[in-house]
Amino acid sequence: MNNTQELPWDNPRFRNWVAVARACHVLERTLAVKLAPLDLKPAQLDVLMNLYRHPGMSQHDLARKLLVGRSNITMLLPQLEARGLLRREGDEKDKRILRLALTEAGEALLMQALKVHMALIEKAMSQSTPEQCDMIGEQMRKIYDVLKEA
Amino acid sequence: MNNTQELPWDNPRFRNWVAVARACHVLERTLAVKLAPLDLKPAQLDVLMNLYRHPGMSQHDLARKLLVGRSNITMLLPQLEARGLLRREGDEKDKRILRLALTEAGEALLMQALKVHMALIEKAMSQSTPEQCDMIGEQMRKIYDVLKEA
DNA sequence: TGTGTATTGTTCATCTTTGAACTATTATGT
DNA sequence: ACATAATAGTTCAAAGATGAACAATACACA
Repeated sequence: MNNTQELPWDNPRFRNWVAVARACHVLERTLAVKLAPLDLKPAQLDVLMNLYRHPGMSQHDLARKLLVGRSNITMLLPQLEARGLLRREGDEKDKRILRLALTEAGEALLMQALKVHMALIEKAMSQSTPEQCDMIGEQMRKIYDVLKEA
Repeated sequence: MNNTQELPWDNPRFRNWVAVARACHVLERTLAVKLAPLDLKPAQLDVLMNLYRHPGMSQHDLARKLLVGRSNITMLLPQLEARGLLRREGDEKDKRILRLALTEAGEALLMQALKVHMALIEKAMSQSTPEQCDMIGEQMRKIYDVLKEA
């Protein structure tokens, strides 16, 4: 076996990225636990958040925002719709499109869930100075931009 | 509805963490695509990486390292073992434990996969200065430590 | 020694996620 | 206008991940 290549564990970029991935993983996991009392999963919270910010968006747009397949959205929404958290109504111009929006109940539950989510993120990020925090966000947005078109 | 609470989107910590999560998600997704030619999934690569660094570890230890349930490991390993990438042999002292180790083939495939993984991380992290990169890693390790005991 | 407790790995049912195939609708180009 | 492409959403089968229940083994300690 050819072992002459540099091993990734000696590479700072590699080690540091692994730390990012692990932090993400554990935060997501913790969020799932903390959201359980609201009978909400992280993926569902993502849906509610996006509909709050972009009411009237289509399922296709939502899938792209969430970096997820369209079929996933199709499976996800009926549960939330049945709970009265969101509405789906057909676009009048383009009959293929379903426009999505939160109901009052959906907004109310979202606000509850956001408190939980926010508290968790505060706990995680409060260890960094505001400057560090902004720098992290800035770098991560760059990473997203570079990779999403690859 | 009570809308007096600060909305998370106005909070830098929240917005910046969302960027972290998105970057993680898109990198994982991209990695899955790039690993496909090797017939390897990110989760399987994680297994190989950990066995390379910690040969002889048990399935329980592996599960904890990967932040994953033990049953997940049970489902994951037979595929890799059948492909001759790793060995499972019972511990002599404690007959409950299965000790895991890579085979030659497993190491060889790992090296191939690491090139792919490394290239992707380079592409992502090369936009940050070494100082920024280290700072990110440092903060993320703090986050992991704070959350894993929550 | 013996009895109750903990740990390791497996099994199984359930839930998510995914991608390909499909339908319905709209857009494009000649 | 008409044939062809592209797009939005759905369906379905397959794969992944999860947690509870279980069997085998090891440990604690009276």
